[in-house]
Amino acid sequence: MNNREVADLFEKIAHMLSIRGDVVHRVLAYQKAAEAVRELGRDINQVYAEGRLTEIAGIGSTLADKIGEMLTTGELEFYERLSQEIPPTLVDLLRVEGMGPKRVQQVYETLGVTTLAELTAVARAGKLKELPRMGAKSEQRLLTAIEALAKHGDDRTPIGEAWPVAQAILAELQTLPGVVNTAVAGSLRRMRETIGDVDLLVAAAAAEPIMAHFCAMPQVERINGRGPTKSSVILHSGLQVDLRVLPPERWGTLLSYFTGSKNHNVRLRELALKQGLSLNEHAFTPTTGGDEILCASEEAVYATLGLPFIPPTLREERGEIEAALAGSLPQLIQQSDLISDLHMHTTWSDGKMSVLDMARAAQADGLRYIAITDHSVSLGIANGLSVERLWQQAEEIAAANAQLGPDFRILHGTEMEIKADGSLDFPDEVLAQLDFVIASLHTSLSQPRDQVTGRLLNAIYNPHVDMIAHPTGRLLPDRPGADLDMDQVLAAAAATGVILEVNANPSRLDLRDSHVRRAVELGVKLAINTDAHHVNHFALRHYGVATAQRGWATAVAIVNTWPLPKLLAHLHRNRHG
DNA sequence: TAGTAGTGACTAACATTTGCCCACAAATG
Repeated sequence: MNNREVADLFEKIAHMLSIRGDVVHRVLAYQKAAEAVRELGRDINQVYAEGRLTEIAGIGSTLADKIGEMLTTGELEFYERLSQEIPPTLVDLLRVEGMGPKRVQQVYETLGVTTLAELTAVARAGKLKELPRMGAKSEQRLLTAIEALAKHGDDRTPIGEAWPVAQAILAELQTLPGVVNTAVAGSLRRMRETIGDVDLLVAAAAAEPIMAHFCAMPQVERINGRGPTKSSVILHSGLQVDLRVLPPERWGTLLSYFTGSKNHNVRLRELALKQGLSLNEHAFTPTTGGDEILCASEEAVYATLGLPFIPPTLREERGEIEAALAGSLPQLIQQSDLISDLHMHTTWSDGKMSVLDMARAAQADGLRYIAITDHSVSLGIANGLSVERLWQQAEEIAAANAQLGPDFRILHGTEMEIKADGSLDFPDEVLAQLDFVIASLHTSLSQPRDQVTGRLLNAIYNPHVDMIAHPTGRLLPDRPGADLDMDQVLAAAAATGVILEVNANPSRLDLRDSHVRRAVELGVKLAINTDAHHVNHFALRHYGVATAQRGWATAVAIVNTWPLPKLLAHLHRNRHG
């Protein structure tokens, strides 16, 4: 079993325990363990083999034993026993909006409902409204929610889809009279790779006219809830958008609360309580009574707790509170630090623009150098370049460099296929003549772990390879990518100086945040590149920056901050050392 | 269940809004 499978099973158990009505701490323990394993950044099998499972925060001896059982037998007796009591299909019912653990337990015990189909049937038959604390309205609401689930599912939305939607709505709200401030909050502000719903905030003295406008927007399909300060709607696309409106003098606590994460908030509120303050989205309030402390900025919220400002991309309760207390928060990489983009395509392969178009757009974007890295011959579907065409392209790039002058430089590179048998698409003598060599997996991603990892390691140890692009080859939200042994890949990259990419395309974000964090710890060099196929794709760079930030990356780790001579020296040293 | 203190017991997560039924469950970060 891999990390995801172990995490999924723990999460399922947590849900089953909550339906059974177990004490909240046991449920939380399984949830926390699921999250820890999912975000580990290391192969759980490897950690188990080293006998170091209990070193993971949230894994004690009991859960370590359960992980060991799963990894060695592929099964878990505890889960099998629990399944006798709580049918695992009941977990599906929790996906229906309005169905929580208590109601799932209720319909199971009184009506024998175990599946979504059965829940639909009893609702349609009018049996739900007969239950205590249910009624005709609740029954109808649940039927609507079941339909919505069937239509749109409840999968998280890739950030690349949600971000533009949020910006458009925000731009509209910003124009309304009385609006002082607006912001995106929630997981979208923390720049998670996928988001559950869009959270928007508005600072205004009067909330009602803003709520009215928000709920009447043409893209709204239905209204989930509408109160004096908070509304929730579902768009035709199925995306849920929540809006919260509060007066401007409470902006800091509001923004802090609504940005989360939930676990980060819990920690902040614990810290507040230790200082005799209760913290909510409105203000700090002394627990002994007394005047509220209002915060108009997030800086003021953290300062009240005696902390430096913690950037939203770090607010995942992954050690950021401890680092803030110790004064050791990382100086996160910023987009303005980047002066290069080392992965892009042109009309020579599957790009949409010429070499010169890409270069001029990059220069206008504030960059000082780029690498043109079209596909290699084996990727026929992308019109990959033969060696002959590669040398023709070299002439065009030389001409473009002459035209652009000394303030900008185009490196001639390639994005070379790592073929299914592990061999590389160009011979060493060709690679030796290129400025920048990327090796990439695009095919046979579903090979067994050893095989696909071996292909990547072979590329890393080739003395002419400078960078591995989008290492796992995943595509959000559906394609998980190669089952790489990331411990080995990161160790090899650290040993050779080969750069690993943080691909900024929101469909990739590969390496992902947790692997970036591990890479940073190991001193691996990273590059944030757009993989642009059109000049418009340069605008996607911020997703890559955010992913690097979520991995606690500083400018030191990111080669795109280096002046060109420093990069060339690094490449040269690796090729000859 | 994890963590801690010390081998079996004790403590440990915050704070709110909304809908709908009539005191509470669900959902939000």
